[in-house]
Amino acid sequence: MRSSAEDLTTRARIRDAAIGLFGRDGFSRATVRAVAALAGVSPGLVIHHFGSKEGLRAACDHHVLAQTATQGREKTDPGSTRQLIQDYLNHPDQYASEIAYIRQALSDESDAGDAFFDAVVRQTQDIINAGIAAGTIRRFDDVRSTAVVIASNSLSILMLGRHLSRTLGAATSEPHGIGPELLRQLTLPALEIYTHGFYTDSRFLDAARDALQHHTTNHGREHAP
Amino acid sequence: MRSSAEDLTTRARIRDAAIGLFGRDGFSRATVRAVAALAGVSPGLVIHHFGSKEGLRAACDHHVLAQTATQGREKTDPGSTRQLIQDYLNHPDQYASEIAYIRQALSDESDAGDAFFDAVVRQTQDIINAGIAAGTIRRFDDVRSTAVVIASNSLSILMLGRHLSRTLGAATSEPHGIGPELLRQLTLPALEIYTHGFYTDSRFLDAARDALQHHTTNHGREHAP
DNA sequence: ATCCGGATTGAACAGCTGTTTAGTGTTTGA
DNA sequence: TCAAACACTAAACAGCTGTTCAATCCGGAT
Repeated sequence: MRSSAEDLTTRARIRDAAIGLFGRDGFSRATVRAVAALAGVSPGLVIHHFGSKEGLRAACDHHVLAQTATQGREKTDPGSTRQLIQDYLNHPDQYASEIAYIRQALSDESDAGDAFFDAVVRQTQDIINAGIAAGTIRRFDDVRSTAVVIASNSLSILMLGRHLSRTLGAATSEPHGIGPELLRQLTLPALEIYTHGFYTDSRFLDAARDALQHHTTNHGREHAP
Repeated sequence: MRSSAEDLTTRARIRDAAIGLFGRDGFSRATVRAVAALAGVSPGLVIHHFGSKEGLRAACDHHVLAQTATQGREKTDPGSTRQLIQDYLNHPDQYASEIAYIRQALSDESDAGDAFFDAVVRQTQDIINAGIAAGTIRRFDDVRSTAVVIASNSLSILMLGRHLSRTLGAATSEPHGIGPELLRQLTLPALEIYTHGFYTDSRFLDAARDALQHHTTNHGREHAP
C-alpha cells in the first residue's frame, strides 16, 4: 500500500510531479515550468529545492529506485512476487507513474535505468538458481545469460506496453497502459512457450550449437524468429 | 547491399543526417541546427526542403520504413531472413542508424513505430503459421497472441540492447550497440528456452490455466519470472 | 546574352528553456 | 522580542529553439 494523502512536503510534491512528467514526456521534454505548475509552485522554487533540473532528476531516480527496492526484499520467495503482482493488479494507477518513469529511464541513458536493469537481472538469476535447486526450472549451461534473456523478455512488456495494448487491447474500455486485461492475455502464450517450448524439436538449437562451435570468422547465424 | 556513396542529393544528405541524429538523440533532443551542421548546410535549407522539423521527421519515417520493407519481401522463406541476418552481421555499421531510429520510433509515440511493430507482428504470425504447417513449430491455441509475445521478446533485444551489451558485453573491444558478439551470446540461451522450455513441468501453466478459467473478480495471477 | 526558378545562405524573429536575483513573508530558536 | 534561517514568488537574463525573410548564387531554357 502507498500513502496517497496530500500531506506531503512541498519538496516531495515537486518530486512526485516531476516523476509523473518525466515518466510521461521524458526528461528533456518535460520542462521545469511544467513541473512547477503541476506541483502548484513557482519555477524558481524547483531550482531552490533541487539545485538544478539534473538535481531534480537525481532525486527522482533515488526515490523511484527506493520505492522499487521493495521487489528485492525476499529474493526467491515465490509468494512475495505473487503478492507484488497482485498488489499491482489491484491498484494499477498507483504504480503507473513509477512504471512509466522506469521505462523512460531504461530508454534514456540513465544511471537509474542501468541500476534497475541490473537489479532485475540479479533477481532473475536468483530465482532461476532457486528454481533449479527446487527442480521447477530446467538446468541451463549459462545461467547468467539465461537470466538476461528472461529478464529482457519480461521487461519487453514494459518497454513495448504501448504497442502490446494497441494490438491486443480489447475493444472494451481500458484505454491506456499495461492493465490486468493485457497481462491476462499474455500470460498463457508466454507460459506455454516457457513450459513446452516454441519449436517442436531441437533441430534449430542443434544447428545453432553446431555453427557456433566451430565458428571461424564466419558470423552469419540464424537467431530466432 | 546499400549505396554508401556520397553522390546523394542535398535533400537526401539532410535526411540521412536527420536519421542519424534522431536515432541517436531522439526527435526532440536533436535540433534542426545540428542536422544542418552534420549535413553541411544552413538551418534554413532544412526547412526549405522539408517545410518544418515535423516534415523532416515524416520524411525520415517514410525512408526508414521503405528501407526496412525489405524484411517483408518474401514472408516465410527461412533462407531470406537468414540472409538478412547474415547481411546485417557482416555490415553492422551500415544498419546502425536505421536500427537506432526504429528504437526511438518504438519508444516515442510515433506512427512509424506503430507501423513497424505491426509489421513485425504480422510477419512473425506468418512465420508461425508456416512453421506449424511444416511441423517445426508447436501448435498454439492463440497464434496471434503467441506472435505478439515472440515479436515482443525479439524486439526486446532492440529496445534493451544498450543494457544487454552492458551486462553481457565482452571485455574485448566492441564497445557499442548490438554486435555479432552479443547476438552470439544470446542465441543459445534463447534457443534452449524456445526448444526445451524454461520450466521442467507444466505446473505453472496448469495453475495459470486453472486460475484464468474461472476468474471471477479476482485478478491476481502469477505471470512469469 | 538573358531571364528565370530553384538551391542556398546569413541574419533576424519570437518563443521557450534553465537559471539567477532581489525581494517578501513566515517560521524558529535564543 | 528580535534576528537569523528558511520557503517562496515575480521578474528578469542569457542561451537555445524552430522558423522566416530578403538577398544571393547558379544552371538551364529561351
